[in-house]
Amino acid sequence: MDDQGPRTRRRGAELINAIHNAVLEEVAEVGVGRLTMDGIGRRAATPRTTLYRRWSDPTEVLLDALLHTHPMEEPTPGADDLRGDLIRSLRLMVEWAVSPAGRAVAVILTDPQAAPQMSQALAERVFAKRGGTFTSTVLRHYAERGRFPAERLTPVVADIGEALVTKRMIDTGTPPTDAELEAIVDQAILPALGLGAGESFMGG
Amino acid sequence: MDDQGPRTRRRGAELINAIHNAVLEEVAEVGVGRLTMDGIGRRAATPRTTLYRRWSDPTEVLLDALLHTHPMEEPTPGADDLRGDLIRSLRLMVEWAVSPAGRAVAVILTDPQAAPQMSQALAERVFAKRGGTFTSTVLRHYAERGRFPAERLTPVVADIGEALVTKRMIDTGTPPTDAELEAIVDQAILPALGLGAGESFMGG
DNA sequence: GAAATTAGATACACGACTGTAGCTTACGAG
DNA sequence: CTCGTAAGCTACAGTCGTGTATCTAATTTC
Repeated sequence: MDDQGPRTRRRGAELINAIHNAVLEEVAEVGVGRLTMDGIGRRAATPRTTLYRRWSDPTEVLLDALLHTHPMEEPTPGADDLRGDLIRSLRLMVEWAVSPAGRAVAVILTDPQAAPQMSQALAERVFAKRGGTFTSTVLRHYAERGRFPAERLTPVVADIGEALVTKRMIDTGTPPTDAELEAIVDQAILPALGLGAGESFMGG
Repeated sequence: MDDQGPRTRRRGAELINAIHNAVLEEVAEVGVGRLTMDGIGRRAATPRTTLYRRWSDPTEVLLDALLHTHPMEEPTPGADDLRGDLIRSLRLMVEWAVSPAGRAVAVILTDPQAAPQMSQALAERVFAKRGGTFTSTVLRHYAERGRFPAERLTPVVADIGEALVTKRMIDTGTPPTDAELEAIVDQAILPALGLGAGESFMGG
């Protein structure tokens, strides 16, 4: 009831971090459309004037926050386990998607106004600028080792996992469970690679 | 400079249609967050007072517009042509998605604030309330006729087409071409059904 | 410790959107 | 033709966000 004694005045990095967190939370909650300096300032408990000293408008703050976000972790294919690595890479995607940065990016990518400037800035840094990031890292790895026909790894196939995870999150509002991720891998990705399709299906 | 002669005063259905069109355009352009009575009124060329006589806030107008939208066309499986019917059903989805109503729905479904009340209203009418709507109608049809093992038609598999189309639209901002739809069917959906996977692949 | 920074607290005029109220006038019904 | 309904037109006070301008006081730097 009294952390008003150690009332310290935040400066530099500490303050900026607080602001970055505030924008990400704010945009995930109210959307890009309702993002305001006022709202950010309130959430970060700092006056608007402090914001204007550094940024000229809310989207600048948002962009800056995203640029200072840790880039997403990359899946690192390990043992000779395509199925396991695919599931892990999707789990990585889900974890990122539910993080503040992930939720912010989702909101931005689907905002009809924000698209132009932002998407580009996002692509450059938040997503490592290589091709797809989650399953395709894994898929390329195993394609190179001949675990499935390389010509199967088309752009469409590389998107299947992410597309299904995304759709499920839009539909239900919650991230897929591990069981659902397994279903995606077993029922959609692996068959598209020509693997595990006909035979070992769910033991049914 | 003189279509001010036939200045007619719109009434009833004509006026309401104009307003419905206006909301849909407006929301697709500015997003749910920036939807205002003022903006709707401006676009429909009617004073705000007229809007307030019928609706209490912008989202009410939007909901009403969506309820008066024609429900999406249903794919009707025709000849014995699974592949062709799948492609047609996805084309139907794309057509709907680029329509004013489709664009509005997309914006609403991905808006962090609109989700609760709206999604439900949407599900009830805009989407025919049966399960999936586009590919799954087709898939059920052919599953019942034994064209592929019925147990393959899992929720995940029923979502593959729509998920990939959605992802492509988010990524590129434009709807997929027919060639891309074919690729989705050939490389993702059919293999997941256990069809056309190993053999007839792209003639490669 | 003194000086330079810079966060924090006002305050303000401006603009946009909100609801509401009131009038005027086109339109449709009888 | 007359009358009732409802569209179209202001106008207005209230709220919220915007930028900017001061002023203060806490922290860092030397």
